[in-house]
Amino acid sequence: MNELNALGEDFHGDNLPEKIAYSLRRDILRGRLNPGDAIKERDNAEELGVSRTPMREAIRILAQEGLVILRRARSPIVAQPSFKTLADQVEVLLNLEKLSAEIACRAATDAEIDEICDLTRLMSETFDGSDPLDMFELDMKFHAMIARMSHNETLADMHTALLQRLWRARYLTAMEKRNRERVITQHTAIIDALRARDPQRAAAALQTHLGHLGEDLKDVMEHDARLEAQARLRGDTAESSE
Amino acid sequence: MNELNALGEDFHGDNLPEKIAYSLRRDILRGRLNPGDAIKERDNAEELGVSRTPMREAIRILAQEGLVILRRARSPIVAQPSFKTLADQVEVLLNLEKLSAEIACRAATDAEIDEICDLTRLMSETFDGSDPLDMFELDMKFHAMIARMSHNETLADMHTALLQRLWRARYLTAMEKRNRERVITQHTAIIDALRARDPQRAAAALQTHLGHLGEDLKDVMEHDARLEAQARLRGDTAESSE
DNA sequence: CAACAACTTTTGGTATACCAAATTGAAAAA
DNA sequence: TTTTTCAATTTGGTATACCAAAAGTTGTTG
Repeated sequence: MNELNALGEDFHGDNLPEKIAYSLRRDILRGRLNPGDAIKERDNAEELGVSRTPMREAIRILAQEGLVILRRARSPIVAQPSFKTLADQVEVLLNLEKLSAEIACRAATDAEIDEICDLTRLMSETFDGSDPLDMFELDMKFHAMIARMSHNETLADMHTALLQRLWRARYLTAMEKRNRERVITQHTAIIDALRARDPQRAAAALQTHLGHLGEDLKDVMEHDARLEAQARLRGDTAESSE
Repeated sequence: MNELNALGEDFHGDNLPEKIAYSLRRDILRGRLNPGDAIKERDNAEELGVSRTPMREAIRILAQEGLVILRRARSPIVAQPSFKTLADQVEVLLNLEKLSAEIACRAATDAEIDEICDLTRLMSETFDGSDPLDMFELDMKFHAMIARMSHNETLADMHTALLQRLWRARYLTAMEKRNRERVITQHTAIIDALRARDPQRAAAALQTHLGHLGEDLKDVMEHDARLEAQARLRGDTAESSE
């Protein structure tokens, strides 16, 4: 009932299911809903003051994004991707982005390159000040932009979808590490390669940039596993504790 | 009313929306529903003897597969991908499959390689006899199997999704051309590379194999464009002008 | 005391009724 | 005759009611 207002505050898609999906997605990615938690369409719909129909659609959207798992005749639950799953996703993301960059080297307009340059400049300014979340949002935009610069919509869509799925993991790694300066440097290297229209160099730059993500992920996963083990010790018998 | 029975005959997913989606998908890919045709959820639901709710979900599934386009406050229409869209999809498909093959060279089990070998043998036997559709189904399985052999589920899922989206185009090209013998040869080359665990060679073999698809697509598209132009001359004011 | 069965409750699946937005066609006025 | 406006119909969006399957619980029996 109270949450409904929160849905209307911002603009996140023009229809109700997408708004609900946005709300749920935020809850999941921010950790308000934990992996293994059940998402009962009746309860959640009531909580947000909407009916079950749009809630159903919202859950399907999230399921297609890989954030929740649908089980036959059971409540959907928040997905708990294994390390391998995340690593696999990173591998595909890396390759899609390399491909994007290679294509972008011949397809991107100069205006687009200027734009992504501005983005990085803005990022380096935001760098040490303010909310790390802002920085992270800019990083997301940077990578999404590379995909869009390929002018291949299919490629850009798939890349964006994957980036979305990795939001939480990437967010955690970004928060954990203090290597933001390195990010700026690497982004600049990527841009330089794009501006030089050098596919090989662009791909290589992306390889080194995203290569770190896999390692960082491992650290975060191990940290998460430790937390989970502690929780289990407290008698929190794992999943859908409800 | 009568179509409902057809839904139950075969097994295509365990729930109603997926069955409906299968039925609609077949209608679209086989050409019973043409690009630009509107899919009114009320009419179609009644025609199949189901209610609007599962029909809605089915339409969403097809939309996510790229077969239909959702418009705000308008009937969804059967997608009419432009040549560039198809070419873009082929480009991504090719790269995903090359990546799959490269990974598969170290990840695939010998049993899997044997399995895909059997598949190709079966294909070469089906080769000149019987229904070209069977041959085509086997070809689909071949490519899907390469993706699965990477043991990267994300990769395999994305590849399969793309393969599905290209079903109609691939089907048309496969029907048009008489180059099935070439397909067998190229498939064999791919398998040889996989068995030799040679990533470069596998990628190269796939490049040549799928490289032809782009060209074939162009032919088919031009043929389609001619047909469409003829239809327009008959006074068939294409509603896709929206 | 334990195990099995039946009943109740919970929950997702489906159908239907109602609503709002948009398009189209008709009618009226310029 | 043409253009503009208004109303009716079409169509997707949302809410709700009903159904069937599955799980948890309780009671009875061995």
